[in-house]
Amino acid sequence: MERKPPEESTTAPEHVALAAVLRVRGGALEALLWERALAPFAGAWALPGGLLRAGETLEQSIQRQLAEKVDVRELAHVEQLDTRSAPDRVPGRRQLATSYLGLVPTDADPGLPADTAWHPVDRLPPTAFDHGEIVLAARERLRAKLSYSNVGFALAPAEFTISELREIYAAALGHDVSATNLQRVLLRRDVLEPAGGRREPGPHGGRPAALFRFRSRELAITDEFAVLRPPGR
Amino acid sequence: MERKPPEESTTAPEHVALAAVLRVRGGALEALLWERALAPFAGAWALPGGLLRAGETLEQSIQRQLAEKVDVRELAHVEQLDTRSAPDRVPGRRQLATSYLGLVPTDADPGLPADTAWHPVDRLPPTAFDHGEIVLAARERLRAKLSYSNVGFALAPAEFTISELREIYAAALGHDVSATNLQRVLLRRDVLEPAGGRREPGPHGGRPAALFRFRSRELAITDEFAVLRPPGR
DNA sequence: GCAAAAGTGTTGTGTCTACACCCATGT
DNA sequence: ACATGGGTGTAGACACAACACTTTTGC
Repeated sequence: MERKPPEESTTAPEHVALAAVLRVRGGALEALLWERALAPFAGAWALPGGLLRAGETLEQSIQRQLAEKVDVRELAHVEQLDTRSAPDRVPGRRQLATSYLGLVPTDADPGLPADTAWHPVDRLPPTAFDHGEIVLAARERLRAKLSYSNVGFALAPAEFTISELREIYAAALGHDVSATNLQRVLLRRDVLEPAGGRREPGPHGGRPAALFRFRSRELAITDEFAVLRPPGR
Repeated sequence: MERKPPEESTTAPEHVALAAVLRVRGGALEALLWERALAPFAGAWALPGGLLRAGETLEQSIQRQLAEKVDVRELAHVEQLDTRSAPDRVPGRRQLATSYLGLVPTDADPGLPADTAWHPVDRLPPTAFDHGEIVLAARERLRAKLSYSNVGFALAPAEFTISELREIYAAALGHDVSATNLQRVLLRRDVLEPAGGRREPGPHGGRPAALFRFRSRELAITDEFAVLRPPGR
């Protein structure tokens, strides 16, 4: 019945690296997916990724595989999520998957292969394997980190107005965000700095907006868990 | 030169599950380690764990392997940390490792095999492979979660006084903790509830302490990241 | 009464939300 | 002048740390 001989109890499993690559576009958080042509799950949408090779780390592997889909220079941040190991997660094979979260800034627009497209995370098409769950886990990780770190840098362009940043945060968090408070929180934490320039008003006037940039483009925790912290300053 | 034929680029790697099992004892945070008898790293201390079997998940695997070291019923909480994949992390083999954090309450005292012992995380003996790093990563995860979740339940006995809980938190966090504020934070968040009983004073008197318990023994996030939360309550 | 240990009252500080108000531009 | 959009001022809510003080016990 089986296409392969029964596995021994210590047979090494296949291992793939997968990435949920997210960006904000048109007020929505989107994930990069490709449409499977072959069974299983033909016609369903899957995460980019593939088998780990002998000499590489998982991190290198996912970077290599993503290079086939997007210009990797566009990837502003990549971090590991988790490793899934349910024996039946891939029909007919024993395959572990380590998932990654990848983030692309709004101003990058990489050309994509024909079978690959961005899909709003709110309305995912039918997904292959456990890839839908992974996308949702990636969104949760992103939402949490937006609150206590500077990850926003990985979604935003190099320079932006507070309004533009507000839209990015609102799309990623899934709820409205006040520009007033966003500005104050990020400035108080020294996450943003003025970039010096200004954006010209639109056709209906309005005060020109100041441009800001993220002070660092490396992930940093900006809101140490304040509770039960060491005594005396 | 090599003992094995050169690996093909898609050879499946071995995969092990490892656990950093932590507890608080004698005012210190300790990790469970076993002493290796054989090369490589003979005499060095390693984390419990071992190869993933065909039909099991990583979660089941680590539970099975830990059962050989401790009574698994003592394990109050287990969660995945990360997966390490450096090609040279195990000399002579290609081996990935998914690490877990395990927590044992202070009142459990499982019998241990002869080669296995608890070691203070502050003064680890020489460790094998990347296991030292994993123990430190487990400590960081624990410290963060103590601030924003109810994980304390997994380190504390079923019932305890606030002083006893204070010692546990202080040992795990690595700094002094005020009993006054600990009580208020955990009661305000509805993490603790009075257990009804009292502890009799010691030989030198003192007011008897009330006993408390954790309201739940399942992990729960108690301090949602408050910043940038949805508007209007 | 006195020491020891537990627990409460209270004050101050910092961070956040909400909202009123002021500013700079186009028509 | 007025509409449009950007930005600041300010007040209130809340959570926390620190510390003084009260309570309950043994001796």
